[in-house]
Amino acid sequence: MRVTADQALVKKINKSLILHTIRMNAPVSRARVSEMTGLNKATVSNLVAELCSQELVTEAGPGESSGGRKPLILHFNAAAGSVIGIELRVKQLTAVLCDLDGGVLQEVDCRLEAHDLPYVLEQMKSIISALIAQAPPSPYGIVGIGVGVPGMVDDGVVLFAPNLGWEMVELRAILESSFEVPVTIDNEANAGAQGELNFGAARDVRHLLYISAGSGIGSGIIIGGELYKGARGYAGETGHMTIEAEGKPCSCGSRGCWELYASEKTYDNQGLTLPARTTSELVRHAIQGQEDVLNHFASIGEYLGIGVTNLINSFNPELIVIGGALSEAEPWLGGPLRRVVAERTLPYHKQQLEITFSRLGSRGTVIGAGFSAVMHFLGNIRVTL
Amino acid sequence: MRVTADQALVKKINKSLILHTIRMNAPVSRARVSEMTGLNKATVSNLVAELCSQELVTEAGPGESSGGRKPLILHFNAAAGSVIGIELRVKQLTAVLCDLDGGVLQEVDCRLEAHDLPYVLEQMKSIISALIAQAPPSPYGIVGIGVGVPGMVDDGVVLFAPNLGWEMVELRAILESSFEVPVTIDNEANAGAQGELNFGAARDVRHLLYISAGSGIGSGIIIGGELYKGARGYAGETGHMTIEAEGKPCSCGSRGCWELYASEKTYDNQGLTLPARTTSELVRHAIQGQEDVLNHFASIGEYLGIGVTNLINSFNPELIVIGGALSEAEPWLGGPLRRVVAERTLPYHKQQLEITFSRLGSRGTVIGAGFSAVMHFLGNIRVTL
DNA sequence: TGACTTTGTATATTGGTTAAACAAAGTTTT
DNA sequence: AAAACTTTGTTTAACCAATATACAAAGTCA
Repeated sequence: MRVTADQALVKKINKSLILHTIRMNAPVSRARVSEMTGLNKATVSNLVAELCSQELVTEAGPGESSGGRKPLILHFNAAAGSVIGIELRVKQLTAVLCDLDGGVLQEVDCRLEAHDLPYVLEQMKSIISALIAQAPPSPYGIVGIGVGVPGMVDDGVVLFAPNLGWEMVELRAILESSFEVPVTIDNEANAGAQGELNFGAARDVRHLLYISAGSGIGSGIIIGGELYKGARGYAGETGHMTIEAEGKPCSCGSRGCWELYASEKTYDNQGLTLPARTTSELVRHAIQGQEDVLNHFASIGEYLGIGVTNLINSFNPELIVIGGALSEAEPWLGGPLRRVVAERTLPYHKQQLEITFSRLGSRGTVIGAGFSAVMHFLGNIRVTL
Repeated sequence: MRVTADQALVKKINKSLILHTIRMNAPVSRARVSEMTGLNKATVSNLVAELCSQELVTEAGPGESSGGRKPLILHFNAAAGSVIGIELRVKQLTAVLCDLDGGVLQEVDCRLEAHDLPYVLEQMKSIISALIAQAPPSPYGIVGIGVGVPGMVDDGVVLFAPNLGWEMVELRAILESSFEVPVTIDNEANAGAQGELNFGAARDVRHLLYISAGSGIGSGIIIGGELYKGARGYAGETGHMTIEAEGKPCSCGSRGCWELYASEKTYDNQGLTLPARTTSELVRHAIQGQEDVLNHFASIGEYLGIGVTNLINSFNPELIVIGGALSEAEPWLGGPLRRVVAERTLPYHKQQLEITFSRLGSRGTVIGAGFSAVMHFLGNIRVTL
């Protein structure tokens, strides 16, 4: 939304700039923050003083001199509060207790036996309560809860989550009324993208495409360093991109959807002789050199490459990160995927583009979900011209 | 880029906000601008006074009273300066002289007999000089030149334009040194998107996908009201999206590219018995009911629908505008296109999404190119939180 | 005619950044 | 070791944009 500007806004912008500069570059001195941001030394001093009294920044004594007075070292106080990050999967609920810098303090898992809302909510609430109880004492306590869900999300509402059978669930409102803490709800791929962007394979990337390949395919799109959710929160539903105009019929009503060829959905294809039906088991067989499994992974890799090429042509990202359950199979997918992308992309893309697999692995989504809550707490206001 | 904030920035932001509020809502009074923006009446008065003395805003006497003192009506002064918009096509150069509100004052065409850079530059320069000579006297004169080119552009450089045989042409630098006026270079589809966004079928849309279907297919992507160019300016090269994994080989090195099935490239397909090879001629035959032509347009429409569906799933735009030469064939493409999109998109997309054809027709790109120059002159700074 | 409304301006206040001077605490040179 | 220089961080006064408030101007309505 467009806002008017006044001195209060000026202060907000500069304070946010200083806070995030310290967060990303600690340990730093006031002088270096002044250099890096371009703000006057006096301004930095004043705002740092406020940040210190808010306990978001701490002073950690003198550092090394570089030919003059020793600098006073500043740190971002990641222990000023905690957040809870949650990933809701089809058969499992994972939750972490994190500090404000994405550091995991506690981790809890819980199997889900059903998907009806009351049951899932009960499990979520009990797992959240357990983590809250374990939170270390801190100035702000629990400052937020972030949830990643396998479905489309708009403004805190789960519009549709086919694998859970959910539709129009006001998850944010429900959890906020239970815990009286700000709650952020994100699509699972979007949360994963946030995780990799801030703590994983994609730090400081401006235009990132995170592809979550598991039971389906979803993408988290980062544009200009920020999550792009589209007009109604449906952006990134790339699994239903057609890659075969007259291909297999899909449950979505279309044909030839990408995820029919490049996700775990392929494990149920007819005519296959796979020794298992989950990625982690298949990975074990691949390690032992089972030919059927190797071939199948190669095929998935190639089809992943086709879809990835399409997305590259549309988005021209700096980096692509492959995450989700299938990222476990990187050793067998990576080669074919990169080969197909190299064969099919326009020559200009090849120069700059990098393709990596998730660095946070299965934790990317929970950490990213938690980080959404952190950013909601810290705020991040900027000026674009 | 991230910027620090001070009072000068505050003023810039608010002045820009007021200017664009007047531009988009004229005629308006100071009081209404104050209401609409949320800025204090005094602030509006001060900044409007400056805008008036800069001749960007004019006072047009009293308006109707609504029960009190008559308001003083303000207008955006579109005549404060002029811009030149240029579209470079394979066989043609089109240029317009516009006022600051996209109003076309003069229009010139010129056939291109060759594509070598010196020849094209000569034509461009002579056409620009001719329009400059015709520009009406105004406070600021010619404030910029905007060019739309059929190729990929990054930061004023034409990276690659296959249909012209251009590579790494520093077009902005060349034109700026010739005319000593700011020059903006944009991809043709991006310029078209700007045109439709500001003056055509997509006014005030936040997330727009403009699809330029002609000799190939390119897309202009508007995200959050702004052009998205990607990491290196290659975003929107959607014509090379694969829609048939093992389809026809394409000159780009890939297979099954969208534009092989849904652009004018199909006119040269083997086994076809089309009576012509250009869209405008084929449209004439379609009007007369020629079956072969009708069938072919239907096929193009269907394939357009497949690609459009893919883009919808990725971007979740509010609106899709189909432009380019093929938009002439709307009566025959529109039905099949919309049918395929309805069949293949996820049900949730259908509710909100609109698909339109270009309203500016073949002028969209020139007008959009000119408007890029206008925005460069006026500036547009905003705050995002 | 008088009360009320609406529009736009003038004035004093507030509160942020900034340049410049300064104080403090170090290193380097002589 | 003393003097000169560097670096860091704070203090001070000045500047300036938005704002609330009061006010003036110009209308409507009963």
